[in-house]
Amino acid sequence: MPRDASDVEKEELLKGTLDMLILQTLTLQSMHGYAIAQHIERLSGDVLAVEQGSLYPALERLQKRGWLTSKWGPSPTGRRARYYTLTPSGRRQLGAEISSFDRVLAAIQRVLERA
Amino acid sequence: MPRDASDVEKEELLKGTLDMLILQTLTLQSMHGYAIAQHIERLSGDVLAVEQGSLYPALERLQKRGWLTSKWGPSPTGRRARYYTLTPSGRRQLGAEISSFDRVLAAIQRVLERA
DNA sequence: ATCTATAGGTAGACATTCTTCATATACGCC
DNA sequence: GGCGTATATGAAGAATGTCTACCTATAGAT
Repeated sequence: MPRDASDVEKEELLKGTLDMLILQTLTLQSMHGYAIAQHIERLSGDVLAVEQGSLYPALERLQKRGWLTSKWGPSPTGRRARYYTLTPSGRRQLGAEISSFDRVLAAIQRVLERA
Repeated sequence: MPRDASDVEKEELLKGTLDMLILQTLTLQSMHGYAIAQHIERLSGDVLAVEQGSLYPALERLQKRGWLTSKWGPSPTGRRARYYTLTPSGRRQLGAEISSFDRVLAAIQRVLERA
């Protein structure tokens, strides 16, 4: 397995944020899993690595909770791929996750600044 | 178990941030576990809840990694309590955790803004 | 024609970090 | 003496990750 420069410094995900990042990505358009991962990695400036072993279980649980639907379709390269689509309930969930995240983040920063 | 107003809206910790918060708290002074938890909760504006079941295991692993030392001493209320002290290596670790946290955070925010 | 890289997905063992619940003990106050 | 608060321990279980490995399909290079 070749290990190129872009591999070197990826950080681990902050646990609990992957679902939010996936939901957010899907506000843009329906996408298949692989594309979601690439999108997140690219937008993050290649800081975040979305492992397949994290991605696909996450996609499953998001579906199980009714926040995504999925169906098979052809990918741009001709292969079949499972396309995920945000549901209205998923969109509400994203809003909830973002505000909770912001709240927690502000709290953490207060501790870091004032401790 | 009475459930007063300050109970109501505490958020869960962002997994992985507790160690950082503990280390940061101990830059202030040596403290016992219970006081560390209170300090974090208070500084966070009562947004974060530090459960005992998270706190004490965290303190143990921080010691095991050499970032804290501890010894028994009397608490202000007269009871005995275990006082934790940051080691130099713990202070370096804190720096590393903060910069990693900042990096990941910036990455997440790029995804949230630009997706 | 085969090789190899890339795209895309599935599966499972394992690690880490939390939450929840239960238990224990010491002190201070009524 | 009983109650509330302070302080600590431990174990069960969930959630979320990582790592490793495997599988299939297509495209492009040799």
